[in-house]
Amino acid sequence: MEPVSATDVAALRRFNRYFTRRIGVLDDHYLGQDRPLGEARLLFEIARHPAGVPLRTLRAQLDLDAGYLSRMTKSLQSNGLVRLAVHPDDSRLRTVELTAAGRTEVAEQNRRADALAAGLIDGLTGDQRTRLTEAVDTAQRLLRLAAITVDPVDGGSPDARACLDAYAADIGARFPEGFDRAALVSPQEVSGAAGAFFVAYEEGRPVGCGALRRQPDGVGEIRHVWVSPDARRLGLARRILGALEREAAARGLDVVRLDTHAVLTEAQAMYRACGYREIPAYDDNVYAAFWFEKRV
Amino acid sequence: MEPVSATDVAALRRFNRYFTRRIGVLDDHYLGQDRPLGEARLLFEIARHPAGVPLRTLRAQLDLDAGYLSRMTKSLQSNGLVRLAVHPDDSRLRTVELTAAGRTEVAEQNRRADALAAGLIDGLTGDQRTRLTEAVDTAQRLLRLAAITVDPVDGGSPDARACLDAYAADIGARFPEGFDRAALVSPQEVSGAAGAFFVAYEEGRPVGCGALRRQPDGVGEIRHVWVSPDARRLGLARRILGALEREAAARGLDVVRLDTHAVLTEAQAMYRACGYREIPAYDDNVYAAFWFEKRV
DNA sequence: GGACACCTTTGACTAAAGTCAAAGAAATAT
DNA sequence: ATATTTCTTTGACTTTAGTCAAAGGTGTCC
Repeated sequence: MEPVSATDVAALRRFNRYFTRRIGVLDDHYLGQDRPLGEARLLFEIARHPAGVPLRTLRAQLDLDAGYLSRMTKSLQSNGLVRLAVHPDDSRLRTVELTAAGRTEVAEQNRRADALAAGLIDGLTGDQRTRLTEAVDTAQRLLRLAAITVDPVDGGSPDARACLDAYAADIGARFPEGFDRAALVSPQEVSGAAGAFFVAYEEGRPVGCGALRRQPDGVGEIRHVWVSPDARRLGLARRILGALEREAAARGLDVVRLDTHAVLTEAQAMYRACGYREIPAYDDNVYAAFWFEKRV
Repeated sequence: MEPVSATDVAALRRFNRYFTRRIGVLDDHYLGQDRPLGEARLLFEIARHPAGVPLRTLRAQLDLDAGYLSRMTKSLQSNGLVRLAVHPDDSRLRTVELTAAGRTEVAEQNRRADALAAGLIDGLTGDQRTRLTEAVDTAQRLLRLAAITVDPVDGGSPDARACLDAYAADIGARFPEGFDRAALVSPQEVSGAAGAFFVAYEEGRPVGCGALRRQPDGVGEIRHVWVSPDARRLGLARRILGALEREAAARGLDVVRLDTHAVLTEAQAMYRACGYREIPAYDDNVYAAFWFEKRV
């Protein structure tokens, strides 16, 4: 990994100072209105879970002390904004959800936040606003990508299985012929000397995966490169691919191959852009329409 | 002004949430270390003024209560980080400056903040970091521009005079032949029916100006369009120009003219891009090399 | 020279934010 | 069935943040 240049660090810090001063502060202080900031934040977090959320989840998400959370919740409850209930599956847990009054208050706060954000940019022309939106979207995508790690995990681990389940459901919906889970790699094929399995994590949550499998002829096969829908367009597939290629090289596999389905046109374009060459069919995978190869 | 689209508002709020959670919070909480956040912020603000700064300036900049500020300053002083002194010109004022220990602590905090920022982006490739830097710079420029207002002021007001002083010094340094302040418009020429003067304000500070003067032949002349060096590349000159053109139109001046110096090539390009046509000399201004006109 | 305004300090508060530990109820492990 | 763990509540704090008003020293204006 290249060292980070001082210019980039300075730009990020400069932006951070400006942005938090201009916007972050506003957001926080105006919004709570007569409610303490902590309670306002808690209320917002509760609102993100429409069906009711256990206190322990809130505690983890907001990183709060149990006693502190308990008191703030009670305060919201006594204001009639939230309702507490015992968790149906585990009576140790309490779940909390918004009342109608709570929903009204959150909606009102959202309205105010929208007005605040609109006020921040209403001096710009439509074109300038579009450029601002593009710039913040780009920045957010890159910051998210930077926060994602791609780690080797056991092919049988729950995270790996969860990714493959999501992958199977995803392509099953996209392939006209559906998808049979029997075509997935088995945990043994991607463990130990036989291969490797990588999972991409964003803030602890698996958001993508990729498998490498050693083939009998001493070539590495890349399979199941997948990115969760909410982590797409970040450049994550390339990162996963890069990790798999480095792993192959480290195992002395000089060449990697993969196949892809006819409908996955973006994937095909990505493989080409990453230096893969189309080759003749090397297997009889019923889902494959294109076969690629790269020397790593 | 066009209404702000919900898409743009949503993008800004989405970014704000993500950014403050990922970065703002980090910055604040990690950085202060064992020092309360308020004191850490105060220390940073003091560090921005190397020669010592009056308390009243800090109070204005950080929007603090006088008593609160006094106590925090005393706390920093008792920790040996700052030194208090009576202001040389006004004994009512106290100035505060960092001690060597204070400078060490600020440097250490800066080092930590740099490391934090570097850690946030070290997973990106050099190209991705460059794109991130460009995106945050663009966002910051547009947010600054959005926060700037262009207001009509009296041509003789202190802000107008300050802008013209800065303008004269600026072009005096750029014109090979220097600049004689006698060529500036007089306050009467840009007041009342005779003309108008606009000042651009960023957070209360004048950062640009422009004058409109009615000429004997019923044409408006635009003069002294200037933007402070630290507010350039935001698109502010165009905004000032637009304000002057609208003012001219409102006064029934259908045509505006201006002249410009040979060395101000960016200005010439801007006038052309804003719809100005080059015309023959309409005056004998010794500093002018090009003359432009636009129907408004 | 006197009235008035300005700036800082100090005392006396309040509210919010956050911490820690004990206790009680419920689930899980052995 | 018992011990252990998990989760929430409650009590008893501390620290930080912030406000208000009185008081005292200095400048400024007339």
